[in-house]
Amino acid sequence: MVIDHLDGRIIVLLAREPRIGVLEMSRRLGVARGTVQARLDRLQSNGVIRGFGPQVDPAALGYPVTAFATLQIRQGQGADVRAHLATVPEVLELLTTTGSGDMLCRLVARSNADLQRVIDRVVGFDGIVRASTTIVMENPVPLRIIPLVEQAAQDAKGT
Amino acid sequence: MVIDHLDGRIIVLLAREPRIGVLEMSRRLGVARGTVQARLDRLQSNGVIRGFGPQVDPAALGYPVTAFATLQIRQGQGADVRAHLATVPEVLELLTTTGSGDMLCRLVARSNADLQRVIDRVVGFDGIVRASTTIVMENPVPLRIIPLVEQAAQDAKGT
DNA sequence: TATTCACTGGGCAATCTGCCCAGCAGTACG
DNA sequence: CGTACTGCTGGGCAGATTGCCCAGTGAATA
Repeated sequence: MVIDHLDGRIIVLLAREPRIGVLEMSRRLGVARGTVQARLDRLQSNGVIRGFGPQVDPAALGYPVTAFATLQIRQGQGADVRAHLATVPEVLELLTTTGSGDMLCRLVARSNADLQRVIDRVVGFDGIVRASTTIVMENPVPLRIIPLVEQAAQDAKGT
Repeated sequence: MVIDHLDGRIIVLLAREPRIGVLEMSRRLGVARGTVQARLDRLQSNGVIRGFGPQVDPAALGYPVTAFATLQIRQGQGADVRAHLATVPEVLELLTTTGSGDMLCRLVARSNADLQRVIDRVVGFDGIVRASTTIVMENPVPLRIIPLVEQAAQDAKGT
């Protein structure tokens, strides 16, 4: 998938003002409404834009503690462990990483004390050999995509 | 911030069908439009819902490789390192973690080879003492929030 | 040269939004 | 016990937006 400059501007605009609407976008970008609409459709069917789900802040939900757990999985137990972790609501994300049978797991909890409960639930499963946890303190760069989109649009310029 | 059952249903509905609109939501939830609207406003001003930005897939943008880098920062250089990393588009997220001067950094790259370039750029900064990188292979549980929202709404039930 | 593709600029009906109102129930409080 | 207050309902209204259609144009391509 290649992204051109207009695509980039659409995504950035959308990221900055999500409620903006196709018509207003076309005005801002100086192109026809149909063009913006077609671009958006294409970006979505190409999978560049996955969706527009609400971005929920776990802290505001009462889960201000974030942690990462590195799990070491017993050979062949990967699938079971994934299924297990998928049932834990406090597991926000699960990634398998390099290193034999390693997984990285993003967790939230109601408090540091509550984190113990969450970790117990996470690692209280047979296939997990070892777990080490790191607590997140600050989030200087919250998950972002705009700079990368701009970069990708730049790169495509010379294409 | 406490979330009640209706709030939970609104968020989940919105997460499942982001384009749905307030009117349709009120129909599905069996409440008045004004109620949904008021709840949404409250959720947003409370910070529970941060926004509705597009969810962009870095892989579809041409960055299929994801990695995590653990950085060890020299005492007192934290702010500089943050500023430095914020300028790197491939840095999608930056977290400070327990452990003196440790940061966790989410990266993407165009390829495994390109990852080297990204890492060089990331760690090519004075305040960074040491870095270790883990490449992500699979993502069995993509970043999700619905189970947690349901959990939070459940918990509030008895309140 | 003929064809295809993306974009433009316009129009249309249907829908939704933002905003307003009065009424009503439950609750906290004087 | 009465009185405010809050949140929800159900309705209405004008204005804006959406989804969808069309013909024309320019550029790249076969």
